[in-house]
Amino acid sequence: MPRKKLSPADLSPQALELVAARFKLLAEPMRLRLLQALHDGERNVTQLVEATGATQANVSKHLGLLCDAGILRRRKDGMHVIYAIADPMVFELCTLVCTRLHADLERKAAHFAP
Amino acid sequence: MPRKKLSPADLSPQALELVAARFKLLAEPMRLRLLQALHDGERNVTQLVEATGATQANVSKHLGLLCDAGILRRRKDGMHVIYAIADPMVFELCTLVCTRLHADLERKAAHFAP
DNA sequence: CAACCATATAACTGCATGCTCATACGAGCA
DNA sequence: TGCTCGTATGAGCATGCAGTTATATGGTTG
Repeated sequence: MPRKKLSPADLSPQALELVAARFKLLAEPMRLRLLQALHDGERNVTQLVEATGATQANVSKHLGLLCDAGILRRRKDGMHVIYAIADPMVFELCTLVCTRLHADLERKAAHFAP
Repeated sequence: MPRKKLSPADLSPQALELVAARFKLLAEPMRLRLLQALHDGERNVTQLVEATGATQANVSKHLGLLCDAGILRRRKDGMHVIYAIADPMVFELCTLVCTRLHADLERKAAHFAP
């Protein structure tokens, strides 16, 4: 079976839909804050509500979405539900974007201090 | 000047907004198709309209957004406006996501062929 | 100048979705 | 059994935004 490198260059429109959907999950600040709060270890819903300052309903819904996508994993512990990162790749993505944005901003800022 | 590694773990909510905005740009199939069409080299608007099958107005708007974000760069050539990738990092991001999705789907598919 | 081509823009519509409020579910405990 | 806590879920609202249509802009050619 011939196996080319998986490149964005040869993806069907349907595949692009899936990729776009993945990016869409990361395109919400509140969800990024949840991932951020889970970066150092698992947390239950109440802890995440406190960490983000959002509504419990809102947090729960976002967690559900991230879980369905396989980015988070869910575990029950007595009365609590504990969430954790299931796919650390999201941090690679964030770091890439973050680094690039930081570089861009510094370059632009340099125009004011010649 | 102390310089820690830039990690998603310590980002202000405002910084997360910027990161989310960046992801949002990539969260649209049509924009991914435009990037895909530009992967092998620069193209003018008409060519991109043909490549994507979208409306000229729609293509033009998406190109404008990607340009403002610094992902694309614009160049005038006679009557045409030629767009090109300005930040190849987008392909790194897409490849990461793409590879992961592919692996996930293959793993799930394997459940049907034990 | 007039006609035309390539691109950008403005107004509008429809749909998706984030947020909130209220409520339901389910587990532990009196 | 009844109560409380933790979590999930559904309805409704508001906003954002992709897409279309129509038009403006601007450069080229006759």
